This record gives sequence, structure tokens and C-alpha cells, in this order.
Amino acid sequence: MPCMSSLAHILSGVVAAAFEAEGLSTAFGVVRVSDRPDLAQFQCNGALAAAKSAGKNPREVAQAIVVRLKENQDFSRIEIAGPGFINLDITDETLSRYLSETAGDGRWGVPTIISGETIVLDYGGPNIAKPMHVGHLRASIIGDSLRRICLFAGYRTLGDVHLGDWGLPMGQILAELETRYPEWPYFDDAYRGPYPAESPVTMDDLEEIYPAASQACKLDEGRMERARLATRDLQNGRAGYRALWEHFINVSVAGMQANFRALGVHFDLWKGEASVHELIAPMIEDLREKGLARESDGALVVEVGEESDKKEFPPLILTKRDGAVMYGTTDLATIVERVRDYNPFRIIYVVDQRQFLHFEQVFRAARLGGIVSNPETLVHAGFGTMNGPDGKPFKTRVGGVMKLEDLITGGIDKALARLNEAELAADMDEKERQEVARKVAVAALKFADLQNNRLSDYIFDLDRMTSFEGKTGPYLLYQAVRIQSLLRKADLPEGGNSALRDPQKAGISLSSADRPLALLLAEFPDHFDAALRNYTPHILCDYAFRLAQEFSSFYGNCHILSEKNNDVRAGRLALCELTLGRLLLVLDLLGIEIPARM
RNA sequence: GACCCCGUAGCUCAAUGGAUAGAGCACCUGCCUUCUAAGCAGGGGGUUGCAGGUUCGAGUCCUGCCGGGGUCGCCA
Repeated sequence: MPCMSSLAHILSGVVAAAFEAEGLSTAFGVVRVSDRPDLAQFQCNGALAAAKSAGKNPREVAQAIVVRLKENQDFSRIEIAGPGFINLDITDETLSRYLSETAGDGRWGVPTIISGETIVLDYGGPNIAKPMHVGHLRASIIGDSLRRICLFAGYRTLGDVHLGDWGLPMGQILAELETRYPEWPYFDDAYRGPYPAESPVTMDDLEEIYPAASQACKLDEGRMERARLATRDLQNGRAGYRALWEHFINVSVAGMQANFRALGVHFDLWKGEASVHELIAPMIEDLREKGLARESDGALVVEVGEESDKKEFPPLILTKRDGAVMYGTTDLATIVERVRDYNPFRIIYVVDQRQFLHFEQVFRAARLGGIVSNPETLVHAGFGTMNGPDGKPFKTRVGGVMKLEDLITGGIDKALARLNEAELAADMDEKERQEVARKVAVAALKFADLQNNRLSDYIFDLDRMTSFEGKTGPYLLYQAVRIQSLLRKADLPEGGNSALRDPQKAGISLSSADRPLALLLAEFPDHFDAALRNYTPHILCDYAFRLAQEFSSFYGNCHILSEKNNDVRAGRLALCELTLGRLLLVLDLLGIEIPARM
């Protein structure tokens, strides 16, 4: 029977009952890991707040609670400190029992949400015809991590790449190609035969053509006008444009998939803005009938302002003056589609925080139009901008953006160099060495990004992102690999460690050298819960690092395999297994793969 | 101009309103003939931008100011 929560949560229940018995709210009973480990393992600060609401002396309230808690055998020490903090230590038996009971089912104390609700996650958002650059890193890996976190919590998850494949850039490229190659059959309205199966452009071509087209439109209003018309004609189904556009999609998606494969980022759906094109007309019709869509300066808009707005809120534009739709329109139609197909509990958008206003417009329109009934369905989990060392949005020295592919291969090269220095790599074949280097490099990249608070901007520093020492992904891998190696040498009996398998008999014997690690292991459900509730993978990064660090300290201070006392040896091996299990899980939740050796 | 976010160690970042604000990098001192040194043990480094306020208690909440970034209808 697995424990369904963290130790602190279980202790909260005990202390809350004491508060209730004193006629006080159970909310005061919250117990958390002490922020003063030198004073206690756990603390409850509720007596202070309770005293205030009851008009009593805090220490007297605390004293009454302590008297009741003394009856509980799980506590080894209960003390009042300062103005009324209740400091708590638990017995080693209680700690050991908790760790044993939460081992073995792979959940480490995290309860499963059994509702089976669906969460759609929208992340990545790469654009057709543009190479993926470092800016796509954040959306991809934060989104993929959140998908893994939701999945582990028990939700059904659908990660959607949501390609940028339907807007003005498509028209700009079409117009540019039509200017350069007017003889192509794609531009001949009289052409009736099948269009070529082979793409006339490669990804390299597109990488040159798109910036050229974009620049031309910026400088020349005539070119921009033709790009707008091409966009509209594409959206209206002009056959030659559609055929050429499909080639763009195919060559672009092939490039993206290579990048995502290297990163280990997974998507369940490869839809894009164009996927919902057929839903737009009926959706607009419906919004018209409801009186929500109206003409404004030639455009069709939905007013989304609210009474409480501090400043005027711009309307959502459904169709522009020229009749073409905007990305807000496709985003709204995508909600229509997702609700229809998946009836999601949540739709989480992992998109740059600078698009806050856009999503607020779309979300308000969706609520007004009755597209979603629960306002909490739609969530924008925004992230901060990736800046250069100068504090401005990141650019390479030559002024362009760094391609994601170059970032990854650069990291792999550095990892290979590090591997070659170490003697361990000598007996690896070329393929294994490459794969280990890729895992190390990707771990470095992902951890360097994910450890930052999702919402705050952060400085992109190439050297730091491909650093393997200190608070880095490779450090975590290294600790996990060391534990794996140690456990292989431990020659454990079939079915695992007796200290875990038979907790009633042996238990995990603890000492001052390993107790901090044991306590930290018991914290896992709290950190998972915080990461899930707030959509913040960095919480798990921090926990994983602390766990690895605590283990490394333990490993350095205690020689495990040569331990003479069988109970102590078994207990320490059990802690190794428990640490490895959590480390592997947390790394998996972060989307980080572990090599067998490094 | 209006609105939103940010300001924490030399640098990059943490810290559900709680006790003595923590890590990593960089710098300094030790430790590889015992389980992987991508490591461990230890050290120096802070008026949390400034000024008020609320609170038993503020890096955290409120007000003002200074500094930085972002957004503000026909791009995505």
C-alpha cells in the first residue's frame, strides 16, 4: 500500500488534527520541511497565525498543540522556538517506514490523478521555411517537460507542435518565388496537369529565400501588397500555391524533426495553423450570429474589453481589410477544434511571455463566444526572453540568430572532447561515444535552460550552456551513473534490497551521515506538486540538483560496499536505490536521458 | 505617453509572508594505491535599486521614486 503523499503532508494531517481539537482551523496545521535544518527537521508556523485570529498568546497556543502532539509516537522531538514556531523531528523508524512504503511502485509518494482528463500542450511553434534557432529551445523543452509532468500526474496529454504555416510569411515566399521563377507551373493558372512530386526548393533554399522576401516587403510596399494577395489566395485554395506550399511544409518539417529528435523532444500532434482553415468560416458565422463579431475600419473584430481593464483593450481581429485571417483567428479556431476533438481539461500554451496580450485577447474571445465554458481551461504558460550578454534579445556576433542545430552539434563536440580526455571512453565504439556525447550535451542544454524560472528573462551564454561542471545537467547524469555503477558492483540479491523488500524486519538503519539524504528523498512529492501546479520545471531542476549534491556528499563520506555492518550496508544500498529511482524519474520529467557510463 | 514584468554576492540565478537570504561560476586552501575527481571538504565575499508604509515577522504585500526590458488593431 503506497503512501499517497510527502512526509510533510502526512505530518500536516497529524498537526491539523491537534489544531482542530483545540477548536482552531485545520489550515493552521500545515507542516513543512524546516528552513533551519540545524534546529529541526520539520516546522509548523500555524500557531502564530492561529493566535492572532483567536486573540491569544502564540506560545500558549503552540504549547497546547505540543501537548497533544506528544501523544504521537512518530515524533522524536517537539519544541517551541522563538515567537511560537513548532519544531518537529521524527523518529528514524517513521522516516524509514515512509521511504520503504513509497518505494517500489515507481511513484515515490506522488498520488495519481485518476480522472483521466486530457491536457493539450501547445509548444515549439516553429515556422515553416525558417531554420530553428536558439529561441525555439525554450518553448520546446519547457513544453516537453510540462507534458511529461502532466503525464506522470495521471493526465492524458497531447503535445501539439502547432506549426506557423498559414500567415503572411507564406505569401511572402510565394510572391518571392513567383518573381524569381514566373515560368514555374505553380504560377500558371492555366496549368492542369499534376504538379511535380519533387520539391523545387530545399530547406537551404528556403533559409535564403525567406529573409530576402521579408526584406523586400519591408522596403517595397508593392512587394508587400503582392505578398498579402498571395497569402489570401493561398488561404482561399489556389491550387498552384497550395501545391508549392505543401513542398515548403515537407522540407521544413523534415528539418524540424531532425532537431527535435536530437533534443529528445516529443510531439503527439503535428498540426498547424492551416489545419483549422475549414473551421474558420463557420466559427466567424457563429460569432456574427451571437452579435460578437462586427465591422471596424474594414476589418472584422471581436471586442474583448472588460470593465476592470486599466486601459483600453484592443479587439481581436478575425479578418483583415483584405479578407485574410490573422493568427488570432487560427488560434481561436484551434480552440474550437481541440474542444471538439479532445474536450480538454486544460489547453496550455507554452509561448513567449511577450504574447501575453495576444493570448488574453484570444482567451476572452473564446469565453465570450462560448467556445470554452470553464475560464480555467485556457492557460498561457509564458516564458521570458532569451537575451544576449548585453541584456538585449540574443544575437550572434555577426548579428543573426544562432541555429539550434549548431548549438547542439557544438555541445556534442565539446562533450566528445571531454569524453576523450577520460579513460572511460577508450573502450567505447564510435557509435556509443557519439550517443553518450549527445546525451551529455543535451542534458547540459536542457538543464541550463530549465533551471531558470519560466517567466523571467535569462542571459544566453554559450559557454555556460555547454558547461559540464557544477550545477549542470551532466553533473546530475554523473551522479546517476555513479549510483548505477555502484549498484552493479553491490551484487544485490534477486528482487532487490532486503532493507526495502522487507521493511518490517530490517528497515533502513540511519545515521547522521545519511539521514539528510533520507529526509530529502521524502520531500519529492512536494516538489512535484509545486512544479505541476505552477507549470514550473525549474522546481524539479532544483530538487534534482540538491538530491544529487546530497548524494555526492553521502557517497564521499561513507564507503558503502566495504561497510562491515550488514544492516548499515543494506540501509545505505537502499538509499542508493531510492536516490537513483527519484533521480531517474526527475530527469525523465525534465526530458533528460541518461547514458550507461560517462 | 499608458499599461505589464524585472532589479538579490564580481557574474548567472534560487528563496509557498517566517528564524542566521542560498546555489553554481570565478577566486583561495586541502583531498585521487578504497565504490567514476564531470567529484568531495573548507574559506572569503550582501544595507535584497532608493525612500516610506502594512505586519508579531517583508527579498516577498502596498505607495512613491530611480534604473532596465516588454507590450500597446490589420506581422507571427
